[in-house]
Amino acid sequence: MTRPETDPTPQDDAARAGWLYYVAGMTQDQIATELGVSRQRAQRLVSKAISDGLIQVRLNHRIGACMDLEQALQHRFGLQRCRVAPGLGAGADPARAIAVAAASELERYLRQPDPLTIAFGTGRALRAMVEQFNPSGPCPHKIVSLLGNIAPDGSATLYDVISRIAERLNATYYPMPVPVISDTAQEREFFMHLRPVRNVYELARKADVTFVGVGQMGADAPLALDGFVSAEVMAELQEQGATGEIASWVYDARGRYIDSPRNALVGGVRVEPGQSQPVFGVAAGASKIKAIYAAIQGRIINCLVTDEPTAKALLAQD
Amino acid sequence: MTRPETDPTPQDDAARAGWLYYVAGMTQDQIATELGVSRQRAQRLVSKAISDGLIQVRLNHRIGACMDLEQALQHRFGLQRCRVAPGLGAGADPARAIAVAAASELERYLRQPDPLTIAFGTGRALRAMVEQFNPSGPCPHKIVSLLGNIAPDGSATLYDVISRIAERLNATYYPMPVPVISDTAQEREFFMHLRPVRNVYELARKADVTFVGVGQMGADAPLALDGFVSAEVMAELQEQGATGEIASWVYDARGRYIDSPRNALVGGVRVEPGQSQPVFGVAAGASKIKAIYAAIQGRIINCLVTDEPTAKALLAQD
DNA sequence: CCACCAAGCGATGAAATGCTCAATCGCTTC
DNA sequence: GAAGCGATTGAGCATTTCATCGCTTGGTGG
Repeated sequence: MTRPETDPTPQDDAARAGWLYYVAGMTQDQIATELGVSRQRAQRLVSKAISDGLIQVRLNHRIGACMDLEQALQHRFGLQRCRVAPGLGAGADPARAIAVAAASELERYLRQPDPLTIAFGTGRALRAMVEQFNPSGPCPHKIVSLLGNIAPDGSATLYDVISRIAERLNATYYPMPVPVISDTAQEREFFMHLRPVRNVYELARKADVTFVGVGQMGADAPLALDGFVSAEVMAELQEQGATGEIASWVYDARGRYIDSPRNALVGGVRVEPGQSQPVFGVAAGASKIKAIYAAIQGRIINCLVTDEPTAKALLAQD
Repeated sequence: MTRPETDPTPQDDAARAGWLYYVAGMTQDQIATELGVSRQRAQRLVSKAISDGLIQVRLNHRIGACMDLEQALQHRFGLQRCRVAPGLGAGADPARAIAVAAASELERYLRQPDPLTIAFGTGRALRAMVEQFNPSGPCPHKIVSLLGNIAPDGSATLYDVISRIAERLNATYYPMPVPVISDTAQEREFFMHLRPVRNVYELARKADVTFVGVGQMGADAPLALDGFVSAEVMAELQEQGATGEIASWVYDARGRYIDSPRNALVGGVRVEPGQSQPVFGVAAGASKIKAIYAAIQGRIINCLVTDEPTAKALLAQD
């Protein structure tokens, strides 16, 4: 044999210490004894092994991939928070997938002892969220709606979220008794000047935390499906660059609200870009990718709950 | 266990906690706050993540001493490949130590784009290996078992490796539906002449790469522990010079398969000596030294994954 | 040859972790 | 409906780990 032993090498010790610590599960002074060094030195070796990247930890679970995506999204887009739920596979409703994750985000705020104002938009995703969340304990918070609850035909709008939440929480809640979209500017003005409306409006505008769905444009747009926008107006909006919609306010591919007579008729609060309070976008699905991307770019939302395929697609946007 | 329903999260929480702890480097009460649970619960989740094997640790550094041993073993015994993992210290299961190294060898082949046939034996070491490997990307390979999967009591054998691998890879796999050891030569003949069995047999025999464990003889022999061989037969075999066993085929101290009625009843493929395709022996531990040494001498295996103490002991054999 | 500087070392105290135990909760059974 | 049983929980405590500090050592330049 050439050499009976290679020198007690520099970084080898660190690797060995890290191995004994993480794989063998030894305690640091066991390692110290094993290697014949002091405890402190063993501790330094272990920490060196980590900082030098000698030790790689991975999570052998689907959730692991999701959490990697969360970190990537947070970092890439500067989001305050991000949750990625495992995908349900093709064919399933993506809203189901993200409902639980969204609910747990909501619960984080509901658990707070100090009274908060929590504002909600509407939509399938939020509706799925409220089906999933579990009220626990008393609720000192105010539940506020971001948008009107009067549909064009006078019915309560589909996917009304807020009353469901408030009902299950037993909390005071503030719906917004205005048309989702008024017929005329005068009508909108009239409603928006009513004192109770102004009150709710102010509450919602200053909410401590906001949850919204994200709507895409096109024939399958929620706005179109629910009859708020005719096919002609939709086409017109898209010509103007409309890419998505949050609380019925339409924005372009860079997340800037577009300057359209249509937007001027929307009742309720427009979520302003660049807020410091958390604004959660709760949305997933292939058709929504561009709309979500734009909303993030424009800083309309600063927190995101989505599913795995959507997260991957967002990261793949250039 | 596949879970089509993602709604309630049983072990997902453990995964999440483990990720936050090991990957994000959070402290346990930060995790507790994050997940909205008590500090103790967070600690329990993290420890569950470890005990469930959700956390995978890899050493990204070849320790010099181990590399020296690898080279020495390769040179001395003319091995195609050799990997030596650092020892875990006395008392620990050596299979754990070599699992990661073995997994990374396996992954080298799985990454190959062209379809390969990969054959597997059974045993604790291989089982530990499959727990550690990480499937990545699609798998065009064929996963074949070297030996039968029918135990004497009719149950699926302990330490079944192949189904686990295939399950995680989503690859087509070929178990061998014959008894590990038949009661009579006639029974063996019957099984081995079945067409599907012949098919699997031929696949395994010509595998592009093979992974096997190495069993020792004696009271602590895997064959004895799993009830394939009674104490009397074991004693008899040892009198005939039996030193080790690969895929249930028993060989002597020089690695030559012994000519025993017992060997004639083994179902499945006998790994032939002197193959040009790689045959990996994955084994470590003081009790296995002679068996490994013999298998190498007889050229039954031509690649080795073992741990440091075992490697040293092998080199110390005369 | 000495003074100085940098790097590494061990020690101490504070924080974090993991373990045990008693109490509770939920479920089954009588 | 009550009692029993097992699993789960939270609290306290012992252990382990981590960060900061002053000291020693070894090397360098004057």
